[in-house]
Amino acid sequence: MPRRTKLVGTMSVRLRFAPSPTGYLHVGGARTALFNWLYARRHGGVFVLRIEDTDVARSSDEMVGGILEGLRWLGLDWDEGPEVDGPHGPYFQSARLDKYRAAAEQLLASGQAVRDEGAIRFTVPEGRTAFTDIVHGPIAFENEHIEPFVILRSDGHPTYHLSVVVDDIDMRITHVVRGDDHISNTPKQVLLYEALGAPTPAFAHVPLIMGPDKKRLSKRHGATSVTEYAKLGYLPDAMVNFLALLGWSPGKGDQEIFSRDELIAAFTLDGISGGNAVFNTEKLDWFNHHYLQQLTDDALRSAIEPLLGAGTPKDPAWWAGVLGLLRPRAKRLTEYVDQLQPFLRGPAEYDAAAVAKHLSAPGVVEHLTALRGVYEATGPFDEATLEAALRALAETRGVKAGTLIHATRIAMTGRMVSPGLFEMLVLLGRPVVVERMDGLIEFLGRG
RNA sequence: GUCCCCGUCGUCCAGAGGCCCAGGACGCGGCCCUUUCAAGGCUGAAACACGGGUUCGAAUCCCGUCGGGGACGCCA
Repeated sequence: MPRRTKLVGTMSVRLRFAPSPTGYLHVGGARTALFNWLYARRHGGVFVLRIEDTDVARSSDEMVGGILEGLRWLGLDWDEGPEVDGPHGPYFQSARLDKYRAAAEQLLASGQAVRDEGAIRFTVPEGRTAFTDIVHGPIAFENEHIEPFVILRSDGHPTYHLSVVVDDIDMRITHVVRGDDHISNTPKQVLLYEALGAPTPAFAHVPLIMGPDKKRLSKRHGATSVTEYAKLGYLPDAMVNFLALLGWSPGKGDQEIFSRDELIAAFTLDGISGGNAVFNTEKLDWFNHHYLQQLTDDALRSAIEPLLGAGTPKDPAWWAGVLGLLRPRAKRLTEYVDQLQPFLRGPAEYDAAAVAKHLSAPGVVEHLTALRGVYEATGPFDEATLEAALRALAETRGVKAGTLIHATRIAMTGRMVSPGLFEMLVLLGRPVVVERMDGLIEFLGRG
């Protein structure tokens, strides 16, 4: 990915996405990462990726890999972090333990923390703690509601509050953009910044993503990780566009489709809305359909081919024809795989409902046999000729054209639905069409 | 239980006192196209949670109620 040029005259902002590798990259995390990334790119700043793996028992290298994979799939590149490193590393908290211990010792020495059964606990001062949230406005907590909290566990590992603050200070983070669920953690952290003598960053707490039942999005709602969406046949551009508009709006205009560059140009933190947002798969599908349409034949083909399995090498003209028919019909990459089947091989079986509905009338076999003859002999083998011939045959045999059309569709695909029949016949070619007519006639004869 | 956040069509958003008998998108209904399914075109239904204020005037400001969500760990 090309590096973007820094905006001249813009104060350098530094943002970070700091996932805990205790799970896959879920869509909520993905959106948080996206907002951080967009803001950093918008202002020519730096996007840091930091892995919060201080909970050794629950963290794993595998999960780290999954998170990086998810971010890469979305196209969210980080300027500092795992694999690229940077001037404020290391970027794994497990490799920064000495920094947290030093900070804890400092607070102990200054009387702002006390030992408690081997752990170190922060002493919450009296008063109230307030901060201004870019999304929510002024927020204040009475300190009496904040319990003295552990900052360093008895095993020497820091707790979340200490490690984030120490790292955000050390990494010069200017804007903390994270989930809403951290609002009530924020006063603790503000207190820590003050105790450590560091300025607080700007905070922007983005509302959570909910399932259709308004409950926090979880496994039982279906796919929740970006990797799963990749497998389901969604395009990264569609996911990015969808996620960007889930809880954020440019405020002006009716535009829904945004390229990455347009998102970067339009993104603002105060455009984030304050309420939770329901993850609406149907809208995601709509975006996906749109971006699928934008793909060139080549791009679409190389996205589909890996899903098709072993060798189906066909020439570009064949792909162009097939994709042309399938494009308006597919919302996900995976749907192409299914809808492509009739173009790759004859029907393995005939859908029972289709047979019952369209092939049960008396005389079908005779009609089909006559039609087979038409397909074999009529030339040239193009849409207009074939359609005219079929309609003429229907006329002479006293049946509706639809009867012959439906029957042919079943012969070609085994199914009740398909792309336009005559376009499909031309792509299949005369020999295949005749062969599949024979197949159905034989099947009906047996039945 | 305590504290915090939020409350506009089913869903996502627009709306920062008069431009709003509330606008866009997804979804849904109808019509057109049509050989099926889509796509596409046209069109329709659909919301300011409730109650008090403030104001000449409130979806927009204030208070309360109700509702939803989140946090209260030696998890992050």
